[in-house]
Amino acid sequence: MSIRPLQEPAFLILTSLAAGPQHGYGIMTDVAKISAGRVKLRAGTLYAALDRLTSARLLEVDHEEIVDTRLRRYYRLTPAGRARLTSETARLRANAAAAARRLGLADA
Amino acid sequence: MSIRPLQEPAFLILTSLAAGPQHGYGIMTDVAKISAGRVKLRAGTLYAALDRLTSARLLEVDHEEIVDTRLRRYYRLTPAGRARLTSETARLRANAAAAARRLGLADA
DNA sequence: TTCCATGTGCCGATTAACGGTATATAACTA
DNA sequence: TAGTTATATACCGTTAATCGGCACATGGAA
Repeated sequence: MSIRPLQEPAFLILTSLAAGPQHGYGIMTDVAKISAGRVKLRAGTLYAALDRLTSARLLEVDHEEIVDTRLRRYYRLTPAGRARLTSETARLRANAAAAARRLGLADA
Repeated sequence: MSIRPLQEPAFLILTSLAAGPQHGYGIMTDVAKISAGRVKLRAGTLYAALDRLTSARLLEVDHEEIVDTRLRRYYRLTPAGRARLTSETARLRANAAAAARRLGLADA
């Protein structure tokens, strides 16, 4: 359980859940929306990431419901997950600012 | 040659080279500095990444020199490398902004 | 004299995402 | 009616990239 930087899919999953509990498929569509269609999570990526993030105590199962015989498992951020997303956001900002400065981009 | 998102080490290597040509060890110390000591590149990570980024035409060898019998191989960003760093920076900013908005952080 | 800085390079292990497939039902479309 | 899309979770083999350590070599500092 090292404190490695989150990859983009995991980061966006946490970001999606920062707005409130959501189930797997809902996260999938939400991530596509908040990334303007750039990131489309594959089923393998999504559910594997949910398992890993849950093991790491960044997420936990909120509740489960059955809609039309189909299971919906809702996840929510734990306090640690929220803290982690906050620090990861700071990391992205710092890296983007460092690159912007050296590239001579606006608001470096 | 997919267009996957850059990992943090690769991103910071390009960032380091955005300031001008630099050799491996110089990049290593530079990255530690611009990340405020948070990222310390291992030799394995650094030279493997330089090889990959060179194969991907994001970097190229600027020149080589011998200092005290010791080789220094300088790399520089290609135009494609600079373009890539620019788009990666935009990606980081967009992701950070999306998370900041949902976390209720300042300047979301 | 031993450690640290400088410098490049190789290699096995680990991790996480990719990409596809499986399973199932309902709704929409050609 | 047949095929595709949307909803929903799960498994699995492959690939990519970093981690972590070791090797080799020199020069200077503690």
